[in-house]
Amino acid sequence: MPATIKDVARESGVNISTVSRALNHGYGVNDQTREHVIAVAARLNYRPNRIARGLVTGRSHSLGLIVSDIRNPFFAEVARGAEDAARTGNCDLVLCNSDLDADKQMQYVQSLLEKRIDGIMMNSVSMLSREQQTQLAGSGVPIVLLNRPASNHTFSTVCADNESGGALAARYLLGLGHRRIAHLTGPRQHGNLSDRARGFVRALQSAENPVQPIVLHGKFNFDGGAELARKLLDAHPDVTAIFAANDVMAFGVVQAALDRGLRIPEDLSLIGFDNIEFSVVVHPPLTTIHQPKYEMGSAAVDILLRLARDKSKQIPEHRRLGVELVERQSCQQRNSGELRLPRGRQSHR
Amino acid sequence: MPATIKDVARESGVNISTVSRALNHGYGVNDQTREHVIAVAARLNYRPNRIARGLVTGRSHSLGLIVSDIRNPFFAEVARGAEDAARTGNCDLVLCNSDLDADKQMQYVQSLLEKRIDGIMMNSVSMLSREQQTQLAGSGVPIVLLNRPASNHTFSTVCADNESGGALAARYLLGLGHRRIAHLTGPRQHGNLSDRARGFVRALQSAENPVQPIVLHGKFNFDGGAELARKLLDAHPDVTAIFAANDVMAFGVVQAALDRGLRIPEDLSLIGFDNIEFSVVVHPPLTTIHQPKYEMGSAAVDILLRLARDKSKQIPEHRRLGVELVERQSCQQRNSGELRLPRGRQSHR
DNA sequence: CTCAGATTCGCAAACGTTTGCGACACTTGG
DNA sequence: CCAAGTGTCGCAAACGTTTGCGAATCTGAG
Repeated sequence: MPATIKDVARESGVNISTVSRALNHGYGVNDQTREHVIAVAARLNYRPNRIARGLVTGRSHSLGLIVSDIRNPFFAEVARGAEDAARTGNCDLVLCNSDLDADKQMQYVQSLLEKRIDGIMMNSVSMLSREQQTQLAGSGVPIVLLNRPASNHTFSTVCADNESGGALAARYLLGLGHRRIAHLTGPRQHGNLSDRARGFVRALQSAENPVQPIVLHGKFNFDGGAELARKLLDAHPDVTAIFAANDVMAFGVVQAALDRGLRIPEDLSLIGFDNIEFSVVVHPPLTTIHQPKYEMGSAAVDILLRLARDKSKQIPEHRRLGVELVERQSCQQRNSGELRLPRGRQSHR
Repeated sequence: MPATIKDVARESGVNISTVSRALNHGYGVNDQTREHVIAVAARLNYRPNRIARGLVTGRSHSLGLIVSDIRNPFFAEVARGAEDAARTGNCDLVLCNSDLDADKQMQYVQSLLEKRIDGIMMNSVSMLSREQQTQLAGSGVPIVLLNRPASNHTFSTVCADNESGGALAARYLLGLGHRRIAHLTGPRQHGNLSDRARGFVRALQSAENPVQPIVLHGKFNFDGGAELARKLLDAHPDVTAIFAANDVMAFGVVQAALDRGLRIPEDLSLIGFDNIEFSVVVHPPLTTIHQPKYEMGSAAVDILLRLARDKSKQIPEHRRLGVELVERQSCQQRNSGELRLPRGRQSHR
């Protein structure tokens, strides 16, 4: 139905190859005929068939993004960053939701490969079997892993600097005068979360007056945060500050604190991680470590586009993105905190 | 690099057309050779090039989704529903963020058309010029409008039943015994919001003891909700229940109420609209009208797939999806409410 | 005027499929 | 044994581009 390059060629009295050259680079075609061809193409409302072009050029000008669930605000932000970058790179983005299911993930990859996608971004590859991973690596298409630390893999990675994020939180709480500090986090196996924990603990321990935080592991969702907070407040009612491994856990902490009549930040300072959109609207607005989600998406696309440009050098690239502290209203100076606590407890390691 | 159909043909000693038939429908090819071809294809790890196939079949097996911003949880949910449905329909989804910019929107449409996409879903077409709209309609590709009421357009639509949603909220508040009721909503031009308002007002007026609500118009975001609530509470401190046109506005109302020391639901009942994910985690958990966002996405894809299936009958389809009340903790029975109010005020229309 | 070089453009192959049509062999009913 | 039908498969065109190569024309210096 739509006009093809043949129509334009016939209508403007030249060969289709001339039309192609005139419309694309314009090199090797007379200025006059080029303008004429362009005019005719505009008049016929000609739109090049990109999939026909893709057949011969071998590039589809689309990128795949496989996330666990786009409803997760984190991935929505990543997706937005990726989409904007893809668009400026003249590509479009096909979206896949894997639900962290390994088979589903591989099916998506296969489907994307069949479309000869130019590159794939995915947020997790951990649960893939060894065989699946090598299959992925041998597929020939550039792949960048989101939110995964650099490794010796054949894949590129984009990751926030979780460790310095943890350190940032630690120094902030220390600066506010807190000494009885806890960290609520997810399972030990979780790479990013344990990086945050490591950065946090090390910064506390290497302070001039070293502090040994209480670290509790649990589920890293809303309920997990609430549950860990209850457990913590039962065992250590004297803690004055909590660092939650992510904002959603922090919301759970708010819930648990509220249930006990504890006010935030008056009775308990709280700092999260991620800076998801709703941490500003929740009450009190949450102080947190901002993770550059948007930038992760755009950085991943940048890598993919570079890799797609020169097929020759396919060396993986690893980018670690900086994080920053966003100060809102869930933390408070603890001037008198030390005085109220018995000395013996403070030196407790 | 990857194996092509020719490789399979050569390797299995048959013609490429036989390979194609064997791998696709299997009709017209001997069982024995078919199995042989399939085995060879599997051995060579053959993956059909879908873009080559698309060239001849004319179908790309991908659908376009243009939303204003995927970071909006509403659209993330819609996108998820659309993606799931697309996947079961053997299509994939390309994601576009328009920021409600008309030009950007048209650029995306053009880009999608160049890829010979099978159908397009978009969430707003209101700001497009008349010319752009006819251009859209004449593009030949099925289009379904998200969250737009049915109209005489040439486009299909999918929309929640906003009017009965408003009525649902009204009957619920009446049932709780409220008589001094307000509705905070967006600008009058906004179709969906005015539908909600109409349903709400009509249900209140047609009750056995008719009630005339206070209706205030403003911005339909967090700040707008807070601002309208302040204005309302200044002018009508006796209101006992508020229906906010969407959940985000409701969050603004919570904020404003908190600032005045009003407790929800003890002092003020509050009901929202949308049932966004965070209405359950906010405090208090928000009673709201659930909008079938996921279903909107999947319904849109259903329409598109049907329209793409038989190109002959391209009559637009309009679906209105049911809403339902989700009862949480932001509303409360108002037994004594009527008794405390002077009679004169109640009959005020 | 001539001829080399540059410019402009057409021809045709190629990308990897699908599919209508015809060739051929095999079955089957008369 | 023959004709018609059926099953199986190959041939080649088509989808709409891009691009290497060569032909034709033009330019300008000698």
